[in-house]
Amino acid sequence: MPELPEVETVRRGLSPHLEGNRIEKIEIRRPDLRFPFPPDIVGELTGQIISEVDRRGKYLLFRMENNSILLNSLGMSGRWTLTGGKVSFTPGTFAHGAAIGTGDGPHDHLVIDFHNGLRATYTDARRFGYIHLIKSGISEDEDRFLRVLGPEPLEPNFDATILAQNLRNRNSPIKNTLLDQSVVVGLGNIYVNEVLNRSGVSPRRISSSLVKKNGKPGTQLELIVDQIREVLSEAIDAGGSTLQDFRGVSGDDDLGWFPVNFRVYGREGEVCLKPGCSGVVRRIVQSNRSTFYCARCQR
DNA sequence: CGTACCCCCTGGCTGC
DNA sequence: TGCAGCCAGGGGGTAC
Repeated sequence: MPELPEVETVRRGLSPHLEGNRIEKIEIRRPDLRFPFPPDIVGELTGQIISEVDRRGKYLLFRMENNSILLNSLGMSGRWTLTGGKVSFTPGTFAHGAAIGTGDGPHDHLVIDFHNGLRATYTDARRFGYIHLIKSGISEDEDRFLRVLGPEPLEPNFDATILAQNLRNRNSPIKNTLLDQSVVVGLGNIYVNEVLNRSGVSPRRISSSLVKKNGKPGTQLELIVDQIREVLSEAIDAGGSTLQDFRGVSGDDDLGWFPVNFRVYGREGEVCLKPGCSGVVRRIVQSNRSTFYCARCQR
């Protein structure tokens, strides 16, 4: 579920509480999520101090002082809850949230207890998420999950030229290609719809048609790059403010689902909210996933 | 290499 | 109220 802004919001919520904190105990409540838990995770991480809570694309990276990394994909329904000490909250909780994870719920699969009494619980009803361990001494470039990722859209090294390179030989619709994390990381099924609407580009457009014959980005591709940055940044800002409101509160499942005003997503049959447009939002299916767009202003 | 499909799993909502 | 059917924010694996 979570796309880049949601994962970033979770990261920001966890980081001040976990960084510098020592892991006293790790408990695994079932053998697997999407994949089996790494067999040596308990031995490898017990006693370690978390030096940084980082993010790459939609992955959370818990960097340890011994340079090993706990990688976590939230899948569709994964979330973290902090309890104990002075805090009790779930950063970036999602709309379909079940009970807050205290470590005893039916979907509380991983529980980490820290030196200072804090407990971090990973909850994931659908179990599409997973936990992966990058051992100390293994380079991130060699890791099977990290090495295939495309550029970070909010970093300076992402621009229309890079994207054009990644799209020039792509023969599938732009909506599908932008969801491919090897092309650019972070976009999911909500924000990709919003980006294309704001850019005025049809989700059905063949990706390579947005690249000029000389390999340079066309005007519409430049717009897409601008809108990727803008949509993701706005959503992060919205998530940040929501998180502040959520701090210290518990049990409200509606908070944390960011108050972004979607112009097309989930709005089939309603009027397109692009300023000046009076089109109607359509829903189509691409690669078995819903696409929302306005055929009037997206070409 | 690129692309198309299938699948993993639970829960919420809608309509009968 | 029960239940079937459909839908959901991701993405790995495999076959072509």
